[in-house]
Amino acid sequence: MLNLPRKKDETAQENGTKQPAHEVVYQSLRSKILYGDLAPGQAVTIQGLTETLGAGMTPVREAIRRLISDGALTFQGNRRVSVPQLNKDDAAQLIFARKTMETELTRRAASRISEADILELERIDTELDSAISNGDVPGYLRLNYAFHTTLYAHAQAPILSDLTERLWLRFGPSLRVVCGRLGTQSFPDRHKDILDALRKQDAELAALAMERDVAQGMDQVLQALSDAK
Amino acid sequence: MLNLPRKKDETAQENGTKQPAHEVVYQSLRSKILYGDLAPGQAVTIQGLTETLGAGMTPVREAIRRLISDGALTFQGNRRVSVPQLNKDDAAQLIFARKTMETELTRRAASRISEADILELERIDTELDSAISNGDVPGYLRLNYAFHTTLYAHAQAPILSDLTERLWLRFGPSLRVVCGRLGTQSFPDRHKDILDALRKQDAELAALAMERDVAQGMDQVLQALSDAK
DNA sequence: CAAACAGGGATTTGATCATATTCTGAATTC
DNA sequence: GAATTCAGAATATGATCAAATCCCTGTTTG
Repeated sequence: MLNLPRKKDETAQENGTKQPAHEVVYQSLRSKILYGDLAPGQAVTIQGLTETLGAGMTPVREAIRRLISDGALTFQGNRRVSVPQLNKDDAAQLIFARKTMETELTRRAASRISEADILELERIDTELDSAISNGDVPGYLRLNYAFHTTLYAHAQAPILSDLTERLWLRFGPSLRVVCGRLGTQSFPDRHKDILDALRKQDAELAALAMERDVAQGMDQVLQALSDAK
Repeated sequence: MLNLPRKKDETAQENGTKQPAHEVVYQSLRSKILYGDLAPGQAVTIQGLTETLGAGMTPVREAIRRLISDGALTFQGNRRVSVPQLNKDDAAQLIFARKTMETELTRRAASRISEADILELERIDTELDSAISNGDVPGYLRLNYAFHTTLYAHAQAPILSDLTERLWLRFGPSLRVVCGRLGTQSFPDRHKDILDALRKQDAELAALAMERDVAQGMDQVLQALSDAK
C-alpha cells in the first residue's frame, strides 16, 4: 500500500515531500482514524481540515472520498461526513472477515517468511510488550498494527492484504475507545504463539494462533459495544 | 449503496436530478468497469473523462480516487491511472475472498429471505437464462451481478456486502474478456441450485451451491489468464 | 549508409488553488 | 407553529503551475 518514497532521500527528516498533497492529507487522516485520534461519531468537515492540515480544499476532498470508500468515514446522506460508529452486528461482520482473511494471510506468510523476517517481527513484539507494560496506548495501537501488517507483507498477497488493512480502519476508532477504558493490561500477548508456529513452519498452527489473537481483540470491542448501548 | 433520488421527478428527462456530479461520474465509471466497457490495462485520464462525461475536473478527480480505493483502478506510480490487469496470483486471492465472503452472505440470507424475495431472484434468473441463450453478453453480466447483489441485500450484512461488491470491480474487466472469447454458452446456470436450497431454508446447502457458482465463474477467468500469458 | 540512441523542446496531463454557485440547517418573523 | 430569510458549508468550475511523456532532430556506431 505504501508508495515508493522516491528512492533517494529515504530519511526525509521533515521534508517528506515529493508526495502530492492529497496523498499526504490521506495518510494523515488515515493515521488519525486508525489510531483512534478521531472518536466514533465525530463530524469531519472539509473546511476544518483545510485549516488543521494547512492544505487546499481539493486535496482534502480527495482524501475524504478515498476514506469514505475505505469505510473509514461515512457519508451521512446530506452533505455531512463523520467517523462511523460500530454496532454489534457490524462488529460481528468484521470479526468474520478478519478471521478468514487474516488466518489465510498467516498461512501464506508461514510458508514464505524467512528467519530474519521472524526476528524483525520479534523485535516489534518486544517493543509492543513494553508499550503494554508502560500503559502506552498509542504505542500499543501502532505496534500491534505494525506487527500484523509486517507479517502480512510476507504473504505476498497484495489484494488480501489491502482488504485486511481496510478492515482495520473500520474498528480503529472503537478499539481506541476500548483501550481508553480498560488500559493495555487486558491484552495478554498471543503473538508469541504465532511466532512459535512460524518458526516450526506450521501454517495451520500459526493460523490458529492468529485466529485466537483476532478473536481476543475483537471480543473486547464487542464487549465495549454491549456495555455502551 | 444507491442514494435516494429525491422522490420527485423520477423520470428526469435530461435534468438528471439532484445527484451530485461526483456521484454521477462515480456510478458511470463504476458501471463501465463492472461490465467490462473498459479493457484491462487501458489508461484512464482525468481530462479525457471531463470531455467524455461533460463534467468538471473536481468531480472526476473524486470519482477516480474512490475507484482507486475500491481497487477498480490502479495508480501507476507516476501520475497515471489505468484499469488493472489481473495475474493468476491476484485471481487466486479473489477466488478465496469471494468464496469465503459470498458463502457467508448466502448463509445469512438463507435464514432471512422471504418467499417473495426468492421469487424476485427467480425472475432475475429467468431473464438471465434468456440473456445466455441469446448470447447477450452485456445483459448476462448485468443480470448475473444483479442476482448476486439482490441475494446479498437480504443477508443484512452491509459491511460484508460492501466488501464483496468491491471484489466484483476487480475482476469485472477480465470477466468481460472471458465472455468476449467464449460467449455466454459456457456458463451453465448454478443459480437454480441456490434457489432450491434457499427454499429448503438449508443455509449450508445454499452456501455450497454458491461456492460452486463462484468457483465455476472464477475458473473461467483463471483459464483465460493462463492462456493469455 | 542505415539504424539506433540520446538530448531537448513541445505538448499533454495531473495537481492545486481561488472563486462562484448551490444547498442545508437554523434563526427569525409573522 | 409555519414560512421565509440568512449564514455557512459543500459542490463545482476554470485558471494556473508543474511534471512527465512524446516526438523530432542530430549525432554516433555497426
